[in-house]
Amino acid sequence: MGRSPCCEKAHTNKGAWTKEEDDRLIAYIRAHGEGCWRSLPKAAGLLRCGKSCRLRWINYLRPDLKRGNFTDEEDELIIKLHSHLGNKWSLIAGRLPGRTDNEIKNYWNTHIRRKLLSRGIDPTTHRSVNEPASAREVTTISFAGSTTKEDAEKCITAGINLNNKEENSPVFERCPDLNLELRISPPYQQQAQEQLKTGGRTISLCFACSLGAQNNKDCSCNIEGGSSSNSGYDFLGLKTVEYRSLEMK
DNA sequence: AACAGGTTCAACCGCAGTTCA
DNA sequence: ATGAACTGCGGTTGAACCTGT
Repeated sequence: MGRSPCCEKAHTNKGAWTKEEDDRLIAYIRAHGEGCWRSLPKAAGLLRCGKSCRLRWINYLRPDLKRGNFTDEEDELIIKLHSHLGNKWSLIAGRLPGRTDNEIKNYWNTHIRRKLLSRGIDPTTHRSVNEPASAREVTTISFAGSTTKEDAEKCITAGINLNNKEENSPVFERCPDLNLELRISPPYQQQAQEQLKTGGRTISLCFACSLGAQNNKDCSCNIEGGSSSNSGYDFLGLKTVEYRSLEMK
């Protein structure tokens, strides 16, 4: 039943890696390739656990790593990606060739955080720290617990924010069939556009219509003939065409 | 030169999801 | 189907380094 035990922690080194250990690890991976981290330390003659070897290789020894300072372009890209993805460092790193999640995480905590705060921007929410509390309220529509890499990619494309996790955000609805989580907050510096103006007339939209389900049996708003066919209006800060493009799993 | 306080970043830890016997 | 091991991730730690006094 099960597998043989994990690495023998009692007989492994800890702390900073020596030049010799680095050389052994590099030589082994050059000869045999990455993978099978559990058996690697023994095979490479290292007194380290596989986890430690993997971390050392990925964060420091990989030949494709770009060492040195982050450029302004990288800074801005990280800020933009973080505003969409939150602390999904591995996803952010995936969009910055040669940078590791650990490196980006450290850089965020030491440099970018401070940079944003000096600009008067909350690094967690990416909103102005002077913004009224009401404008920072976040409503969560949660369809599933996890955020997959694919979901995150779609959200970047659609401009949807996966960040803004606030502890007391109300969970609006939960549907186990959909692996999609939307977090919706009022648009910055303007009131939520929950109303659609048609020919000088303002029409309130029901939830079904705002999700693009006009003429649906669930529609409860008073648009004659379900005429809310105007595409691209804001629904709580999201363009109709954008959230429609999200693929439901 | 010596010390204290602040900053940086490599490495560790624990958890969650996945894989496999 | 079950449960242990594996893998990858994000949060945290602490030693090394930097800066100001």
